[in-house]
Amino acid sequence: MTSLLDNLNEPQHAAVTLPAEHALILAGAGSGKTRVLTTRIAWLISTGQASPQSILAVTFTNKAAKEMQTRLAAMLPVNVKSMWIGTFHGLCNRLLRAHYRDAGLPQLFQILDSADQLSSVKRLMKALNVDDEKFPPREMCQFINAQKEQGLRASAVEAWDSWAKQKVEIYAAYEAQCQREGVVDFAELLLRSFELLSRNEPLLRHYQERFRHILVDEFQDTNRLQYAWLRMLAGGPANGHPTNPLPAEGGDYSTAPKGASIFAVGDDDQSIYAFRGADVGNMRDFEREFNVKNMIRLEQNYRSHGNILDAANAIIRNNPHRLGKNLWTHAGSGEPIRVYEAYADSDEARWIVEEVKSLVRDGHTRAEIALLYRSNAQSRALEHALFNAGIPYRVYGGLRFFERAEIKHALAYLRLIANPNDDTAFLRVVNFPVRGIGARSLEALQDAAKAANSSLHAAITQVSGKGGSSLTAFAQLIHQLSEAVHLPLPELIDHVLELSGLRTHYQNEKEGQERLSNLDELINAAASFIAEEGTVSEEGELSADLAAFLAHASLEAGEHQAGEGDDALQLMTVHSAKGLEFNMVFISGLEEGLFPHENAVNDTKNGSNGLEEERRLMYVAVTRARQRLYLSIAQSRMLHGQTRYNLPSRFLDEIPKELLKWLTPRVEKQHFAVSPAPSSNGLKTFHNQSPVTAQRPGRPPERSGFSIGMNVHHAKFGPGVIVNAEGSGTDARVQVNFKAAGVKWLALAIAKLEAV
DNA sequence: GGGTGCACACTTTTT
DNA sequence: GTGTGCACCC
Repeated sequence: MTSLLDNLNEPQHAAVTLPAEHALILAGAGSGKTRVLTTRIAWLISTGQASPQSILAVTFTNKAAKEMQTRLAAMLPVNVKSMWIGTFHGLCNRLLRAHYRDAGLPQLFQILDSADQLSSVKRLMKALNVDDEKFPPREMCQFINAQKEQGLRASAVEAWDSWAKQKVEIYAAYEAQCQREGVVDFAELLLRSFELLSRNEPLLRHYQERFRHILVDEFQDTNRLQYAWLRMLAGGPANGHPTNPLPAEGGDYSTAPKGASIFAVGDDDQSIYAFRGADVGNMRDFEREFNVKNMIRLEQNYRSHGNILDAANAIIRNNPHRLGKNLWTHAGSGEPIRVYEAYADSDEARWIVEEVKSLVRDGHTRAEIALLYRSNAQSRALEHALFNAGIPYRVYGGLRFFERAEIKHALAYLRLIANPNDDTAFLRVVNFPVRGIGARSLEALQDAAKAANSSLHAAITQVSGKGGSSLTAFAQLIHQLSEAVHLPLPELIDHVLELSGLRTHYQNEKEGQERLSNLDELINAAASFIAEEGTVSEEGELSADLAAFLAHASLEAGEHQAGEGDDALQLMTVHSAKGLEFNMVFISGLEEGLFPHENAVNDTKNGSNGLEEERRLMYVAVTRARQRLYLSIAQSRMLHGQTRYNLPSRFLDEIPKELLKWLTPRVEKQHFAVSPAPSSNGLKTFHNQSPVTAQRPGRPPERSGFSIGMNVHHAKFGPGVIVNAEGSGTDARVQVNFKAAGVKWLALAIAKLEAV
């Protein structure tokens, strides 16, 4: 079995063969993290130290879980399915399905995705007559999720003012509504299974005795609840640490069997999800609370050339409070990093197109070229240029298969078969396709349901009066569909599409062709789902396949659109690029305000520093490249319908000059300090503004002799640089970054500005 | 009930 | 600049 360990480098080997104790593996970008994780599992099993049943491996994405399973299947002659490998949500779902009664859920409970949750909250707020100006439903969802991720039920949330009190009331009502409808949202999956185990000593003990090895991928992305969940399963240190916001009702685990060992793999430098609750602090807490003795750094990088790594290391070095890591490679330094400064976003896009064309001419495949940007809005200009040039491209991040309207409609019918009390599903299709059930009938129905404290479906019998007949017909439709539940799933779906009138509806719609083919694809998806992981559905048993498929649809939204097989240029945000790698990488829009994003620079919520997270994001972006990295800047950019003028990103300054090769002329200007950047060590650090490029004839926006990037002098404010401008003639205003006085907008007609 | 038109906002995203 | 949500009208 030594072959398993062949070709591992020294730290990798050390990590894989650690004794069964808690361990924290700091795995840098491209350092073979997944390999270590899977080899560790294979090693534990093949050396007889662990049985497949004793393994619990947790990831964040389905993709990562699947990859782990595939690799393990290739390494081990055991049935991979007997191991618990999955996402936090997937594993919690599994747990709750197995113990639905103890968890207080109906057997066929449904899972609300974010969109479902939002519409559920909206509906609730309408029913409660809450002012949605004062309490935007989106923010309410965030509030609810944040509470759940802190382990707090509505009854446990402390509220001091009336505003907070009302939010808690809405949260409580939402909890009640979900319970009545038999649905759970994503955060609920976690919290519910946490509570299930923490309140059920024998059950907890059962799982603690079973799972002896817990392996966690992307540990830096865990939130507090996920950490508490892991800690409980591992029989870790008792709850109630002063810094731990989770309720102590999880109890004392000191009586638990000698705990499982947690093998956590993560990279604090790649923590880019604090905004959605991830807490890098979990890494330090884990180290301290579990008294972790084994901490191993994987720093040898197998992905990128040296210059790229040097740039990444130099950038991330500016972040204080790191656990510390420095990537290196045997691969040689490779090419310099190319930098291009364009006048405008359209020029930037045009340059990228030309560069891509020449790369393709040189034999590079488009699929190996990635075009990264900080925010989705930037893709438009790029797509426009690519489209005009006829270059095939694929944009990540659009609607995914199970999120499409027609698919959600079909799924809503299926959900009603599984659980007619699912009001979200009910409302989605009660009048789709149109069957004459208007707002008035629904209002009456909702009143009746409220009065009877029942679901909408159950209330139909109450409103047999006017409008009632169409409702009764709908109830009959649901009933009729339910009778077909014994059919094999693909046939059942086909039946639903027919009887519901969905298929006819889209056949009659002029743009309905694609939707129709998506609905057919849904049948295919169900068929392959059953083939892959279908339950041994016993005749008559209420549709285990159906429930499993619906959970699958909620938990795994499916592929992003666009042709998988084609050789297309890859366009995506830096966030979606995490975990991927490409031979050629363009990072576009490297401008102050965009990257780092202006909203993030001063953001210090979630206990994290926004600028540092932006810098980690830049680090992630840079480390995606294997051979060649391009950085580009646009001096002016169309954003929110307005032209904005930005300075080059400070991240450019953080890359050593000798690693950069400027493709556009560049004139060194005097360096000067701008507004102090907040720094968590309490010291004020001054950011040396990057030199602005030479003015090229004719192009940069001129305003009465002033232009972006120009050094100016003001009688009162002293020296500064023009960073932004708008208007013209007598309305012309410029934004100046003054050395001493900070950033100010000045009207050219009034202010006495002198060019320096 | 569905189509049109106007305000509005707008960082990142997986489950 | 573009998508979304809501009011209004036929």
